[in-house]
Amino acid sequence: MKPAQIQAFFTTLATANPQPQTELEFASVFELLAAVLLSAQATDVSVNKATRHLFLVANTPQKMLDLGLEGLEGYIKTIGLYHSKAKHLLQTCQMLINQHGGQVPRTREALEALPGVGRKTANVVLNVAFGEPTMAVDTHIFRVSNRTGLAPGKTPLAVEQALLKRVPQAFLTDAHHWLILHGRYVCQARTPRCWECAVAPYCDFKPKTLEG
DNA sequence: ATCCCGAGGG
DNA sequence: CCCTCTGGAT
Repeated sequence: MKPAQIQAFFTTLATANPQPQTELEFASVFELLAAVLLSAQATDVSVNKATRHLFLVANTPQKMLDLGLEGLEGYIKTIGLYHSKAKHLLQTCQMLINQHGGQVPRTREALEALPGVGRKTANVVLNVAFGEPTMAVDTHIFRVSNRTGLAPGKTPLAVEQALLKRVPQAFLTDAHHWLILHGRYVCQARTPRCWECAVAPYCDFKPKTLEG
């Protein structure tokens, strides 16, 4: 994709989704961190279903710790990878209390030092909670960025850096959601639905046949 | 069967 | 690099 086409690429995606937003439900920075940590390899719908009850009784690190491991697991059992997520979330709560005055830290370094928080989760928190111009690269964004030629890279980090370089900063936050939605519903992993893709004119990928 | 807005450990 | 963790929706 040529740099000159990037503006049109996002303008087209924006037409389909003028105001994309996180589907995760949260009422504080701590809830955001917890929700994103829990969302790995899970749908937002299933995470919301669990956190809706969980945050009612535990919306602070201390209250979360008070639940204990098995108490917390009871709330998130319906989410994938629940055991390691429960363990990591409690360890993170303990670190928030011990090292950050019970608050969610604002730096990438401190965020990534939290158990269960990797680069992707840190980027989401930095962007959504603190307004930093970061780009969280998940499986969808990695695939779409490479396939379309928007921001090619061999690793998620390389794609992240390419996106930061090529996507106008004003688009950055919404671009995250546009790329995810595009990847989930149109530019799918196995069989990209190029025949119904609105941004095909700007895309480097050309399917072998036009049959659908 | 396959996928879902990953992260940690080997 | 690879493997594992995990349940629910489709």
